Amino acid sequence: MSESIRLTLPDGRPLELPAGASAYDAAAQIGPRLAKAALAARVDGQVVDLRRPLERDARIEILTEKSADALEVLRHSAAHVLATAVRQVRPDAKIGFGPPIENGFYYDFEVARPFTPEELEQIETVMRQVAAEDQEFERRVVDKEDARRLFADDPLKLERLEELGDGDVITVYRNGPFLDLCRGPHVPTTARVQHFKLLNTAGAYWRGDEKRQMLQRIYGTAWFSEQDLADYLHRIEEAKRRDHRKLGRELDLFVMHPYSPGAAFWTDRGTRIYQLLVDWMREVLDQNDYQQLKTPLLFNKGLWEISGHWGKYRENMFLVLDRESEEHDISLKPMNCPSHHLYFGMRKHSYRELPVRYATQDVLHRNELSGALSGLTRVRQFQQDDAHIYLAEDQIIDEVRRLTELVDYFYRTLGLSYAVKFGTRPEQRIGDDALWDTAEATLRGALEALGMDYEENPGDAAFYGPKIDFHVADAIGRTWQLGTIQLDYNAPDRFDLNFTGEDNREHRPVVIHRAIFGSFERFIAILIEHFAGAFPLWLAPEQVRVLPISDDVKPSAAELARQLRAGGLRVHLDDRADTLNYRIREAETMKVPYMAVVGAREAEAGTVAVRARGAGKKQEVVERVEFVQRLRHEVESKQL
RNA sequence: GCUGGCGUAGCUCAGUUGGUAGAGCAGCUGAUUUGUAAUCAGCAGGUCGUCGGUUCGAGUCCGACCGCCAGCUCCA
Repeated sequence: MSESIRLTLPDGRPLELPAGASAYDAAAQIGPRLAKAALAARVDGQVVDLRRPLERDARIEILTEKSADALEVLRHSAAHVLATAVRQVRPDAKIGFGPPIENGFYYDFEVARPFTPEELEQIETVMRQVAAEDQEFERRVVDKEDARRLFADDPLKLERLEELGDGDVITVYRNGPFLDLCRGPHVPTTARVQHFKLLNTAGAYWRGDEKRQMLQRIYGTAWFSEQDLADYLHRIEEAKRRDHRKLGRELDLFVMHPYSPGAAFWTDRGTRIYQLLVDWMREVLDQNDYQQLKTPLLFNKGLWEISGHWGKYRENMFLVLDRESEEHDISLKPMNCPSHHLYFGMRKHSYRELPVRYATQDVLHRNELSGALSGLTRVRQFQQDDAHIYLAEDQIIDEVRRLTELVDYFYRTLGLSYAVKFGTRPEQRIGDDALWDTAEATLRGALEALGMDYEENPGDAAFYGPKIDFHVADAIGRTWQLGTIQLDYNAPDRFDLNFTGEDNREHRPVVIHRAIFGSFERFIAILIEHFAGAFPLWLAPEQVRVLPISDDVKPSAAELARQLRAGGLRVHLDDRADTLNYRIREAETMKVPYMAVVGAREAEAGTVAVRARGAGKKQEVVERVEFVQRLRHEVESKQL
């Protein structure tokens, strides 16, 4: 009713404008530089178009390039620019969704034939034209009838439209020739979309449903400056350089063969590293009251019926033919949980024993879809550092604290930084709300008691209980979920697990599932990428053993290796001299402790490479000291 | 599994409109003795992922299968 509205700026200052003025007017009031830099605005917490008329009193913040929200707006607008260009190159394209995503944006199209790489370049060129034309993003509110007419040729948009309720405000955005059903907001004009690049195309199911048709998705990235764009593209390159699949081969850690997709051959070097991690884990578990078990690898379907896996999950298991029943009613185990539960149930337990902790590192198999396989991060055969802890409810908080400390110990020792995520009750779950209240409060209590920073992930828990996940960041900022601590109220019921309480009655324990490395395979992959191949060179300088080799001996590489071995060192004669040289330099720049000082000059200078002459070739001789010794050293020095 | 791309020597890659396979590095042999990304010469190494088709002739074209890569779905 009033003729003017009263805005409150972020610093608390008031600003009065005539009703119907826009955030742009507000910015102009504040200063011409702000008006020029303005991209969008946040009004009472909601991000809106700069030119959107303001109708009532509100808190207002002008968003410029410096605001994180503005980047999302830019990327969403970039998606529209992309669609504008695609419509020009392929007028038959039906439009799906085009949201901003982390680091960029995409847009889905339904087209008669997929886009080719050449077309992608062409589309990018057209996008630059669209940007140069400085088309204004116009917002318009329409009713459903209008919208149906406007998108009569876009079946995907119509489908979306019909899902909107009567109360929903339907908005469309137009820039130049392109019209989209879209909630917005957008930057003022297409000219703001300057620093972008189309990256790749891929198929994507309409609405993420594999039963629906597959659309063609175009991915791109967009930034506020050419420098940001260049930095991002550089990060992608860096990731490729650190890829564990590439480094795994170069450093001779593992190889794969088409006859066993999704399973690794670990080389001698790789096996040592694998085994060192296994041994380290076993030692620490010994000190932490774990029982370390080996359990069967094959189980009759009866077990999977109890656990609930024989239903839908069966297709993910490798089934084995039983020649007597002539049925595929045996399976390679895809996880250790049920075998631990069986084992627990095979004998009686007193409350005095609790918590009972079982750890197993058996080989597991999961029949992953062929298209999902990827290096060591998604495999069909792997080992988990798996443990299950059976305890009474009042022991949970203490146990979770112990577990978090254990996870922290392992990650910290390796120099991995991590983020903690707390997954709370999902839509589909078992157990009543009271149970979940208690379970979540218990886990949260443990996190708070430890003073840990954590992020809440609503709805991310397993259906049987809340969980804490540990995400590790690699050297270029990608994060990977490795460790997990999950409360399970379901399994004890299914497996009818009991313990005898102080009252001489049977009680149901709670189970905690936990893993620290996740799978050894994936963990090693992350280590390789995190340390960018300096991985095999982690050795504390004081552990380096110096064996003087006089200059005038000039032995062949093989001979030098023989001498070093005779001197009690583990020696690896490496045939990839150039690669290793490179890695060693990198280790230096990354300030990673390195190793292998051999020869009088090296001892003096503290350099790394070992050069020997053999058969007219330079070769590197690399000493390998047991990884576990280094870990012990780390642990001991930190505990002093 | 789905969509697209890819598969040539141990590795990284060339291979023009279909005309009996090339380079660098690594390897081997010898020469060189110059200390931290590349000394010289010679040699060897490939059923061009597999199978089938078109053709006088296929690494090149077509099909099926296998595998790898990106993404989707999945990761209980």
